[in-house]
Amino acid sequence: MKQFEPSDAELEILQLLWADQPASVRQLFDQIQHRRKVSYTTVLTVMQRMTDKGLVERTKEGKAHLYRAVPREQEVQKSLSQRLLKTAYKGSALHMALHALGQNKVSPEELAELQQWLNTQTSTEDE
Amino acid sequence: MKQFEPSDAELEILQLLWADQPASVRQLFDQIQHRRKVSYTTVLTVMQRMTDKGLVERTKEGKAHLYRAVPREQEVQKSLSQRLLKTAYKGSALHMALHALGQNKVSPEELAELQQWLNTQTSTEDE
DNA sequence: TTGCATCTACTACATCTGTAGTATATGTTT
DNA sequence: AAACATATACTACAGATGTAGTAGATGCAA
Repeated sequence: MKQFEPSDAELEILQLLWADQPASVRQLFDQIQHRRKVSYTTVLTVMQRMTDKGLVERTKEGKAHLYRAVPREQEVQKSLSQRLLKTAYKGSALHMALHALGQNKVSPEELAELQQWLNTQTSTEDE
Repeated sequence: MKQFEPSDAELEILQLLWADQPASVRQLFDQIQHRRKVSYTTVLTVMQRMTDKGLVERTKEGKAHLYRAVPREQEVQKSLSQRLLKTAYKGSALHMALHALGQNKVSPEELAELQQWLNTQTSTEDE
């Protein structure tokens, strides 16, 4: 299975696309500009590189291009977390999970979800 | 709090140091060489850069240097997981935790630990 | 003490990444 | 159609990273 490991700038773009696809460079630029100072052509360059890498696809719409993310959000999350799991946690999923959970307040709803997951696991283990 | 975000090669070194400190470049090189083809001076260069960055400290022992990791393993793990949490998971600790747990078999002991953690969380929430 | 083994320092270089400028193409407006 | 706004393509460059070679320092062995 292909691994998608975008850089920071690329991941930022992908996040925007996952939220609202397709999008032009102009639209992406407008959103990013609200957060930090950046040039239009910087965003454009990133998009062009992402196209080359197969991270996004584009179609011509009039004068401009419209871009779509190629990988799904979960795919990228999995690639990146798997990488971290192996390189930083030596494969210890539990430690990584506890670190993730430990650094953010986790809502009761989320705790419930986690409990549910745990239940499915333990019941499977029992049989 | 200082953030430690070592590169891949640097993290590999840190892992070795955390397992067995202090260590000379030679010792580190020997271990790495078993895994992949690499030159002694490559490892040396990485160590020198890590020293400049403050990722390791060294003392002269005879002709060579002995290195020690500066950050503790958990510090680095936290820095890296926090980064991933923010950039890839938009802060959703639960999703990240589930991905970590989902891609490895988690032992019953680990599940129990997780259950324990959950219990502490839910009991705190209740009060 | 002289040479050998080996360690470090320094330099180099390709690739990736973030950044942005310049030139050119293209659609739109008058 | 000419001018204008704007989009893309191409180029450039600095810093980080992974990689490794060369030269010189150093400790030890004969």
